[in-house]
Amino acid sequence: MKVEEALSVLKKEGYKYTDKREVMLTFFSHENRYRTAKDLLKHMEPNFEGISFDTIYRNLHLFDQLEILESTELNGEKHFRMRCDHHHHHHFICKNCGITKEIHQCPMDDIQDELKGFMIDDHKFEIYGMCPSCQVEAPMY
Amino acid sequence: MKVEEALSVLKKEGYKYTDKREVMLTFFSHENRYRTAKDLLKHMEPNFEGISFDTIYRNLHLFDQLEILESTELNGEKHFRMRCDHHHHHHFICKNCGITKEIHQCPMDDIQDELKGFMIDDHKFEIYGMCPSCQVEAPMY
DNA sequence: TTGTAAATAAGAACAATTCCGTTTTAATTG
DNA sequence: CAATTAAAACGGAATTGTTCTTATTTACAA
Repeated sequence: MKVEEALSVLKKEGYKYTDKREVMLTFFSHENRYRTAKDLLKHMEPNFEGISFDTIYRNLHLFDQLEILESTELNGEKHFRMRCDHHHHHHFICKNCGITKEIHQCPMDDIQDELKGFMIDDHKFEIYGMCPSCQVEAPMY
Repeated sequence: MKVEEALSVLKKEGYKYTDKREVMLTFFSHENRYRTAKDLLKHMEPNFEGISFDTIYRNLHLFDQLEILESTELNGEKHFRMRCDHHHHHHFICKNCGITKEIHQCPMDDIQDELKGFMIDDHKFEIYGMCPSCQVEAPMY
């Protein structure tokens, strides 16, 4: 998803434009990987001295809820990335840098009768490891 | 995994037998679902007044590391359950009570070429929702 | 231009988890 | 059986990630 598109989602839903929001969205749009609230804070601080945790978290959750970002939990810390807007898929995630690679295959396709009577409202399929370039830079972690 | 089996793993690995450890393991062996550190603490307190967080967490991690328990992260809180010792599988997890149902199908089986060059060391496939009995007791959550 | 709902700051509060110095205890050894 | 010792547990403080609260500021519609 592009920044302009995200901004128009905000506008359409009645949320206000702020320069902080634009910078946040730009940050994510430039990265093809999962980043934490702390990463975002570090990126914001030079430009917005004294920006509060609250602003960071409130907006991350807003973006997540508006499906501008997608999120996952890794080592007890929430990670966010710009939502991929093409069809449903999953991710390989590099434990080192957070970069992702799409997996165009969903295990739910093959699950029908196994869960009769169970109400399904979500699922998670993620593969963890190290991407090629991190294997070079940091052979062990 | 049974309690006796878990205790023998401990012994084999050179860890000591303590009554607290036995009670912890018995707790998990009686439950077919994911429980939190807090759940375990609540269960321990009546019998072991003043038991410390440290004891709970240290042992949970020890058991996890010895593959006596398996763990997953749900809403920012680690959850543990006795490890299923038959062949590799995944779980449906009830968001309400933590009960699990095995899914005997692993999406990794169909992934070969997609991740050439990526080092894979883990994966997670979980389905979330509500089990039949929770649907009756608590139609909405 | 002004009113108001939304956004933010600043820091307190919170919840889950880990750390640390000390004491106790299970299992080993003399 | 006593002495030893390494592991385990205690008790509470510290840390980390996140949320809440109150007051203040700001975007933007009327």
